[in-house]
Amino acid sequence: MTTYTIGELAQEFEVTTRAIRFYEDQGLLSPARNGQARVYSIRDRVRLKLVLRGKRLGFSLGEIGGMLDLYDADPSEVGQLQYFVSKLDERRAQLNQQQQEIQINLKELDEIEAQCKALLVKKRAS
Amino acid sequence: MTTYTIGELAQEFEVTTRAIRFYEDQGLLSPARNGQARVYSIRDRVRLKLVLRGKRLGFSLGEIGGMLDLYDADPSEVGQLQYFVSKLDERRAQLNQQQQEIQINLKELDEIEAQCKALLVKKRAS
DNA sequence: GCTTACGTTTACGTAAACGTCAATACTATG
DNA sequence: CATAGTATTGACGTTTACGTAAACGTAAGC
Repeated sequence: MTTYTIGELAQEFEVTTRAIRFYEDQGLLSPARNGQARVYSIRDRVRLKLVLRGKRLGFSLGEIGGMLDLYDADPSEVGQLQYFVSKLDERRAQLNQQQQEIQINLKELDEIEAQCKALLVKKRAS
Repeated sequence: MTTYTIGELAQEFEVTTRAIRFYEDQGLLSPARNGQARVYSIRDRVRLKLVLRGKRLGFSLGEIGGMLDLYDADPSEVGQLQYFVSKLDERRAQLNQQQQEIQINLKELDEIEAQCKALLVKKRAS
């Protein structure tokens, strides 16, 4: 049975051991123990991978926890999948929203910059 | 001479008085006093406006402070304007960067959603 | 048996931008 | 004069995701 130490996982996924322990504190992982040392199974590794993917996608650790819990309760069942897809859609909506805000910001930046440049031209003329 | 109370400015710009005092703590504002009450001049109002605009554009209070300081030292001078434009360009680069990251996230979302939906189809078939 | 590497727990620190009291003061008004 | 409304300072609380330090345990290698 393949297992991993905390250091191995930290290296592989390029996170600190502190972070991994923190995820455990937050209930996202629950590795076995050998004495007091943590022993991670393949399943734990998958969970960590999912946690990190969720983070990349911009979900909070709380949201990720919720998704993992459902995944446990209802592994690859239809209800779970549908819920999951709805979460993805939510996130997509957020991202689209952010895109728009950024567009607006860029426009305002352009306007201000234009004003500045106009002033600069005036200065040079005077 | 027109002046404003903290409450008036708070209402006008839809921020809390706490926020305005916080900006003062951070050295972005320095209203006069009538006894212990703050008295804001037109110039203070302009500065507050600039602070809020800077925030909308995504600058930190620290950055905003720096820009205001330069503006004071060198009001509407060429050097100041050029520096300002360079700041705007920096910010524009940041925003473009964010756009790209969001695009990448959206793509990954699409892929995962496609996988989920494929699974759902399979489930329905079985 | 000592060093080195890796692991453990506990707990406080960090950044940003305020929110939320608490206790107090000043001003206007009925 | 009592009350209401607005203001003040000071200080601790909030959120998120860890960083950092202290003090100690454990196992391998020489």
